[in-house]
Amino acid sequence: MKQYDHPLAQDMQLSCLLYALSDPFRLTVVRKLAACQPQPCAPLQDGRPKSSVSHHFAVLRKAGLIRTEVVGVTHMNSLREQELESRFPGLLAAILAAASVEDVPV
Amino acid sequence: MKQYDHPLAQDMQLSCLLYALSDPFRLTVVRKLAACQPQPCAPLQDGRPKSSVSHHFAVLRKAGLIRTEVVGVTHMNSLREQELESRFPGLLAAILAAASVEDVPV
DNA sequence: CTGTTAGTTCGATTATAGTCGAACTAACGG
DNA sequence: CCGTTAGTTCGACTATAATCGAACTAACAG
Repeated sequence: MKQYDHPLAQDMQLSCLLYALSDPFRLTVVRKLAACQPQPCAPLQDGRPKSSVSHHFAVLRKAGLIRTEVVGVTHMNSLREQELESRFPGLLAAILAAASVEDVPV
Repeated sequence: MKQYDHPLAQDMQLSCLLYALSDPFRLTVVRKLAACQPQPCAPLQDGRPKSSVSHHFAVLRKAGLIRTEVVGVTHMNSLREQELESRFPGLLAAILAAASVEDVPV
């Protein structure tokens, strides 16, 4: 059973987090996960080809934003909220709040 | 006297802000401005050619992070803290706090 | 074993960004 | 007017990232 690399909280880099979240599609994924987790990739695809979605999930994983666990056939994704909070207190909450301030609904 | 375009607070986009701040050089500029403003570009150059620095300042300006005012020969830059706060409350503070948590000093 | 599902990996293409030197410009001092 | 300073703009090059189809893989159902 294949598993994924997830950086340690202490190795998360602010620039990588901000970069990962600066893409509207990836930010939307994070918002949806914040609202409902864990979730597999499929319902978050939003009409894109699987290879593109997989790429975006990999960026989120490498930044440390999400954790992906293989559960049977699906790969369940969840936000690493506590670890993010321990590394950068208040950051994720502030960004999610900013995202909900923007006109676009989740 | 040449002036610059600065987006209105209501037109600032989260993805542009995060993108602008995801570059370590630009984040450093913002941190230095937060510590001491207004400042001209020159002391923030950090050994780069002027054209590169000018490019990074333009990115920060277009995102809405900084305001540049022409004052005589120099261009004075300041953080648009209040406008950012009105658009995305707590966001800039959280990112600056996260930056100071990272090992690198200003 | 076969088929299916969910997602990854590969490879090619395209688009976007960063970098830098060189030429330019606006404001000032003398 | 001339030189200097501070920063922009231009254009070329390079590097990084997004996109997508196609082939692949792991886990499960039957």
